[in-house]
Amino acid sequence: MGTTGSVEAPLSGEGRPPGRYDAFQQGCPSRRLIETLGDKWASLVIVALGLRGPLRYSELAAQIAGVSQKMLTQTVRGLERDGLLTRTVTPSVPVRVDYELTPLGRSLLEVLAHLKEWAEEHMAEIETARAAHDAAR
Amino acid sequence: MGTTGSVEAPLSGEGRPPGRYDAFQQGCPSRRLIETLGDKWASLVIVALGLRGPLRYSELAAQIAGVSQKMLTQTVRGLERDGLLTRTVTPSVPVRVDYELTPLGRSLLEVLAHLKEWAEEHMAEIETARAAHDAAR
DNA sequence: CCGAATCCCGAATGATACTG
DNA sequence: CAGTATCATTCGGGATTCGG
Repeated sequence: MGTTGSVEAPLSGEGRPPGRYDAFQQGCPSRRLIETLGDKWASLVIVALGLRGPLRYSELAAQIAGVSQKMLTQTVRGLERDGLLTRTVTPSVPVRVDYELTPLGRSLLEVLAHLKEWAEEHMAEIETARAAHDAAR
Repeated sequence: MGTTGSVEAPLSGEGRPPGRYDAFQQGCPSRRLIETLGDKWASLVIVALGLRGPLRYSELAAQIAGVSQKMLTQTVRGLERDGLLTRTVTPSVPVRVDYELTPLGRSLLEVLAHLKEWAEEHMAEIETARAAHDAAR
């Protein structure tokens, strides 16, 4: 997540009417969601936890092909920060850390499920379009 | 869009059962959708076109605060390639380029609408969680 | 004048090695 | 087991320039 310094300060007016969200405005929280999901891994983590229930770090890593430890940790921390999942540390002999969706996270999962549905239904069309487009050039 | 060289070749087996998409697999098309939407701007372009109908390049740019010409062009090309929108060039004196959603694009729009709804309903919770988390550390 | 391509830099990402 | 630290590399993205 591009947290570091990118403030995107709205400054000047703060004049957004409350309750009225407009993702086209830079400072808008709803654009933040887009950025969260923009994280390639975030959605996958949520879906993984949603489908298979609580998971340990290594299980999560195993589920999601191609993610590096660094990215997984980073993603998970971001999601925890946003209250989408909980991180539970059990200080046993080998430490054990479990991740689980919060109710908020589960509600987001439903939306992602729609996305997944759409994908399964339409990805073929996209592939066709892409192939056609690539062939035509 | 990390299109360039990142092949992520699945190769070996191609052994994915047809009709069965698993976004956890690297080569899976459904992960591609996530990456497409991962493009911060892609969703905004689609929503903009969905809400305000066909738009010219400059109108699009005006709608979406904070996007650079480069990113807009790049995003739009990607979406065109995926068959989500059409790009129509009218070679008038000052060139005119119109963008419009395809049926496929409009169907995706519906899914994005759910996302937007969710955002408007729950972003406040995320902000609260975030504030609490940040305060606690 | 509108839209696209180039250059360049900082940030994000990923592989590897190390620690509690 | 579950991370953290470091380094090398790629990539996003803004300013600028080109084309028509």
